[in-house]
Amino acid sequence: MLVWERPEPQERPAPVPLSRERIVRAAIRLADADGLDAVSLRKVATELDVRPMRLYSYIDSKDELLDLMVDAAYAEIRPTGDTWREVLRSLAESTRHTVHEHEWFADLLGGRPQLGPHALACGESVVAALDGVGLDAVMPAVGAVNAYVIGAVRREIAGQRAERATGMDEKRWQAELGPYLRRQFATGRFPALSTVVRDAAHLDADETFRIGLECLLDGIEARISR
Amino acid sequence: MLVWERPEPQERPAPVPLSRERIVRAAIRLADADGLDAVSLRKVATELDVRPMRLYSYIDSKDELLDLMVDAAYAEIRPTGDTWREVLRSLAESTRHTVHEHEWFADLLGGRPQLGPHALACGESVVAALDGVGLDAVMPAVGAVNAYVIGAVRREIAGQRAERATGMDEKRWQAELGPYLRRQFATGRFPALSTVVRDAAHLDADETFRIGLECLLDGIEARISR
DNA sequence: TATGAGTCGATACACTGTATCGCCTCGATG
DNA sequence: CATCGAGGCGATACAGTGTATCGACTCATA
Repeated sequence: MLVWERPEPQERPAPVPLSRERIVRAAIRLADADGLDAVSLRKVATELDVRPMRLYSYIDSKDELLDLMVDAAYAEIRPTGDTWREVLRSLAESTRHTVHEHEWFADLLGGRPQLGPHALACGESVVAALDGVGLDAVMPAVGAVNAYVIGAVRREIAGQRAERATGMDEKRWQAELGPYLRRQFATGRFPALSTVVRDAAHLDADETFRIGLECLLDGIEARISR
Repeated sequence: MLVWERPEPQERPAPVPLSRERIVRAAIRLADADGLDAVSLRKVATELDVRPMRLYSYIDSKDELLDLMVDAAYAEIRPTGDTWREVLRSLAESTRHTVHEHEWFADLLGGRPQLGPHALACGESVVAALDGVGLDAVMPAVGAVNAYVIGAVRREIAGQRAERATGMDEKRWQAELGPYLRRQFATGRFPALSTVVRDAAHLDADETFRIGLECLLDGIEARISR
């Protein structure tokens, strides 16, 4: 059959150049905009103008995509400082800062072991800065700070979301959830709790985080210099 | 039409008595056995010999079911002790113990604000035991301990799962993931990290958790008695 | 007995992650 | 140069998800 009679091979969209980096960036865009639930392989593929299964040439499963996202976030964590204390504080603040820019990071933190190159590099720079500290004290110290940070930012983000869910601003939050707590407290079943909530100073998120962190660092200091 | 001619109303399965408690117990059974992913409204319904939509008379969404599960887990957390330090330590250990019995609890911890009756009761008993502590110091202290615990148990569970995933026992874990880390370290990009991992004492999970916790408690003590 | 309100849950929908497998391409071989 | 074979890409299909919708059925009332 002559060329003229043969139909053209079906017109294919020009193959979009792809890479793990492009995929991860697309996924992060989606997650930043609409939360982790908005990240589906189909949506990521659409974002890249590609068919979904194409992604499986670059990753084996969605979990691996999430791992890549997490490692990309670790690339933004840059602990600095001259003393071990400054470095650990910086690690904590920097992680928290990254979570504020990528809320989904809080959902993933601590969910799987973080062994990507950027996570390792982050650990390396922290550990390197702790070389004045006794060898056996390094991991417990770093581990404790990381644990604290993970828990603290998760709760902070959870709180933010709850506020947002009840109506976007703090006034509505107090109007929706405040009454629930007030009713609970009114039952008299939580006297100590209600006293504290009513009478204690209400710290903002920055202070709360910082106080807990400094406590932990104080404790670490005591243990190190012992 | 006479009864004899009329067909019986279609035989319905005897209506299974239902309650939030039965639903939550079924969900927890599933989650304990096969992880949080195994909890779907359909599976819970099947477990109870009920059609899925029936559950929506008792809960408004799956998230609410998860909230109920979390609160049920809080019912198992019973902090005790005579001093504020004992109580906070007990809170931490007890939470960790509950996570060991219900791994899925670690996935949920810190993900949403915990305002169920058992969570509040847990908070109440802790706060009540801290009445010797200055009013403004209570929340930061409890918050810091909670944050630490959340992060610590999440990472612990994540590690356990990674081990299990690579082949069920610690030998295989070292055979699978060890080599990856060894290769990474062999690149020379993580000198400090590799030194610590190679030469430092390897603590088990119990000790790691306890050390971080005692550090934090030491720091809190310093702050309280100041 | 006829009618209305109200509830219950089967069905349906839109979406998920990913296994499968047909097709298409391209390189090696007769 | 024709034929065959292997290999990979990605469309299709599948088994599952959470939950909105709405028809059917029940029961109290007129």
